[in-house]
Amino acid sequence: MPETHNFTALQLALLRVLWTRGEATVTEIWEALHAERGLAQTTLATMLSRLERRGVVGHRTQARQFVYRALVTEQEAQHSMVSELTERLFEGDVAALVSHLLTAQDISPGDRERIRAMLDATATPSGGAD
Amino acid sequence: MPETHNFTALQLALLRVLWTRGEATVTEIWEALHAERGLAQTTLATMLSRLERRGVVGHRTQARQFVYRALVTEQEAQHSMVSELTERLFEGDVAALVSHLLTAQDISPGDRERIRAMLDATATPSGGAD
DNA sequence: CAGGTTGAACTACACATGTAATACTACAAG
DNA sequence: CTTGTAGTATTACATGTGTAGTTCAACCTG
Repeated sequence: MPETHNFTALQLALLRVLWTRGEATVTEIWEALHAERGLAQTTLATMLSRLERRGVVGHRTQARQFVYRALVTEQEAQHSMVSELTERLFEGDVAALVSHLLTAQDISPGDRERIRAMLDATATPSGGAD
Repeated sequence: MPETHNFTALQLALLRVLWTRGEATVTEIWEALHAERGLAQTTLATMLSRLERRGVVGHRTQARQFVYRALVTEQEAQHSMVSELTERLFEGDVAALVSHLLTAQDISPGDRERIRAMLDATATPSGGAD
């Protein structure tokens, strides 16, 4: 299992469609994406086969049409990509990443509140399992 | 001005040397990196010229040797890369990213405490200064 | 059965990256 | 002035990505 996926924006766009729908044909993916990205179906098909070669997606054949599905979960992708970034940019210091997020301009007071709530929700359980 | 830098691990390694030292020659960068990465100096020189072509670094010539410096700050790089990732992976939802970080395995109780402290430190000031 | 349609497979190309060898240039030393 | 040396510039190549045209195979329809 590749520990570090490093998906590009396009790849994630494809994957997101698959994550959302579970399965999708090239045409369905194209329908979901061509409005924003204006790509040819062959482009998506190419991307999909490459992702399949890498073991990221798989497909079954249904009436001579490929129905793709993701072989990595969104959580896995998020985890490995966030870890990767933390490693690359902050030398593994997760708190440094959060610090950056908190001091950056692009976080709203609402976000800050949500984060505080999450911190409370996931607080060190005084008798936690795991 | 390129809004979105998307630096690779190697590029960040180079940049980190420049950020740390302010300026550095190819040889100095090589000395700083070859232990962990075992790259040839020409490799680094190539990377540096490419980064220069992209406007990421610049150089002055000193005794026929190039002394490179970064043209983007670490904060800029962090900001654009984190934004990029947030956009790509969490559709811009910063809180979702933090949520992911908090629920992931790779955060220690210490990190959680540090984050809480930062949250307090940067809390919406009820009338406070910036 | 022949042709159209559909959808995958193959081919193609430009650009970025990682990697480095080799070529070139210019200064320093003799 | 010749040559060694240091250091940049040029060239090279594999891989991945974005992008898509073209080809091929098979099914449907008349």
